[in-house]
Amino acid sequence: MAKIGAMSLQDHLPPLNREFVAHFGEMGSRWGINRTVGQIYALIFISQRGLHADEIAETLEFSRSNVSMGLKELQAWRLVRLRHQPGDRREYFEAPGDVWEIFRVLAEERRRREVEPTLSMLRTALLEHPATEAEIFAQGRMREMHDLIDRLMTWFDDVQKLAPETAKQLMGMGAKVTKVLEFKDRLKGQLSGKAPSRAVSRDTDTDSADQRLG
Amino acid sequence: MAKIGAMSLQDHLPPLNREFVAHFGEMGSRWGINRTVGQIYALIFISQRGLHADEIAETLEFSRSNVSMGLKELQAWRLVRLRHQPGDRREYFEAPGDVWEIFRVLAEERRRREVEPTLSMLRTALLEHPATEAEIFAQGRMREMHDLIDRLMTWFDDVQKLAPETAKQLMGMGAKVTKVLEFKDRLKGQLSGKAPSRAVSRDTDTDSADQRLG
DNA sequence: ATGAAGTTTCAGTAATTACTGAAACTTCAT
DNA sequence: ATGAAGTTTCAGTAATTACTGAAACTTCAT
Repeated sequence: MAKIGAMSLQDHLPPLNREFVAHFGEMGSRWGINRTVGQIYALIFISQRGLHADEIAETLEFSRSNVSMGLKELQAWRLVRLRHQPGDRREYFEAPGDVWEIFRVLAEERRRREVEPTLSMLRTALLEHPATEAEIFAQGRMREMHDLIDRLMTWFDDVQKLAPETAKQLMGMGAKVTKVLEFKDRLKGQLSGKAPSRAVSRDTDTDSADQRLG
Repeated sequence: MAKIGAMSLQDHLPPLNREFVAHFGEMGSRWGINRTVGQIYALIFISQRGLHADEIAETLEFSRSNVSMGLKELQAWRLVRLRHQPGDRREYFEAPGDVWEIFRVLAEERRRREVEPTLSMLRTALLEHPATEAEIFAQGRMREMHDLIDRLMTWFDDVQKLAPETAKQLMGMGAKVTKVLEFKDRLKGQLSGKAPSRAVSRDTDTDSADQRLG
């Protein structure tokens, strides 16, 4: 199968680790990073200690320069952190430990790269004065798109500000949040025109939400 | 600048529309689709009526086959809908109108393509029996990653089930959700061990959340 | 059943992106 | 200030992905 005589890829990684690294390589392209960057990150993520570029190059059998570029990109994504070890000149890289924090950073970066440019294009477009009918319609669509993205981002900002603890709690609640809303509505009874939350109100009452909250 | 004599790109699109289409083309690669697919979608999205493949090819100056492939991909993403017009054999394509629905579909597809494969790889890896210390550590990291993704997905499922109305309401609340949680905690007073939600409790009380809810 | 009007597939090529190795650069101990 | 140990840049090439035009296929009215 693989070439004989030459050491095969990732020779001294145990199978489990090798599997993980390979998967990240394959998924890389779908995630908007390239194969090597994905593998480098995976390797660092599952390593107990920081790794220096030569180790990575050797383990993954990439050229040293490719590793250098990959690490640079991972730093730009804020996914790896550079650290020096006392008495060693080389740069050691490690992945922040808290997966929740990793997710937060990732979401932030993707937003910056994938949605902000569009949002600002839309803002500019909405200032234009449409001339033709086609432009009027198009601008309407752009407004819808802008408003949705804007709302999603504001919401995301807000949730992001929550302490991880609270965010996890919110997450654990899932759809039950609706129940809390209904509950509130009912308690307050002060609704400005609109009918109460139109979630299909099954027979369960708000107490069922409490079980998750406790 | 552009070649003279030949009609320039997207000649009969008004400037606003052309701008939008061009932007989607440029962003395409960041979004994991290619330039032409991005432009085709943009064009359909801001069109008042369904478009057939020839119109698209002509407007965007792509080859007919390229448009065909692009449309196929957009259909795979469930971003465009095929429709026939009475007395016309050609296939007309249009983008669903509700931007909230578009977002939902997009999130669902990205999840299917970008996270499900990883989740299932992780599930498999967690069943293995780690031998070396490196594997034990790696598996621990994988478990953390798995649990986070799993939780996020469950939460997303739950929220997705909400009627758009409710989802928008939830979104409008943003961080205020915390307040509701505190409010509930306080009312119920029945906490199983943990201290109450540790969101920095500013002086505003739950009534401030109500303003948004109404 | 035929052929006109449409769509898709596919092999070849163009364009883009990823990777390498060598050279340039940087940092630091002496 | 020198040179050893490291990192980065960059031009060239390899690999991948996108695009085209021609041919094959499909659908439908007659």
